[in-house]
Amino acid sequence: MASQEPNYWLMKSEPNVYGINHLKDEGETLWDGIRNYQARNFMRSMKKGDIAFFYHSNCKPPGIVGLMEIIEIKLIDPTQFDKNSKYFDPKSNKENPRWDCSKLKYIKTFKEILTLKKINDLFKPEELILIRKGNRLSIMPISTDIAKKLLITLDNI
DNA sequence: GCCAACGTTGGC
DNA sequence: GCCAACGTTGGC
Repeated sequence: MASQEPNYWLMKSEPNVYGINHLKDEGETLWDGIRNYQARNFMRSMKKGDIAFFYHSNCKPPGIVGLMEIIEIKLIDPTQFDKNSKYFDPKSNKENPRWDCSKLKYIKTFKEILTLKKINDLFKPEELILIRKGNRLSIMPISTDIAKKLLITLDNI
């Protein structure tokens, strides 16, 4: 049976909180702490083998820095039950957990960051619906066409 | 610090 | 179900 084509995702994180180098050191990580239903639902719709672009946000410069692979999905987010966590959710319960997350594996760090500025230069405004000012979703799907264009660009810098 | 573009909450 | 008020994200 032929292997299924992966879907592509963009996942944002602040590098001073959890950056590509943290993931590189750990090898894999739980993408926990997501408290937005839309973002959570995107994580639920991932499948093993999907590819995610690691985007550094809230830093200088913001942009895509690396690649990850989704290796597990629908894992219970432990931080929702941790009273010491900033992501603790008193409304969640262990019988019916509200928040789950994916497990990501490090693939690579690109030689250079593909900055938001360059991304904005590469795509037409209507293509940028997923990477644009004001879209604050930290996890977003990326169409195969845009993903391939990003990959070609990233491999040539 | 500003502010645009969202999402969430709660009164009605 | 509407919508005003409020909170958050994140680039600049």
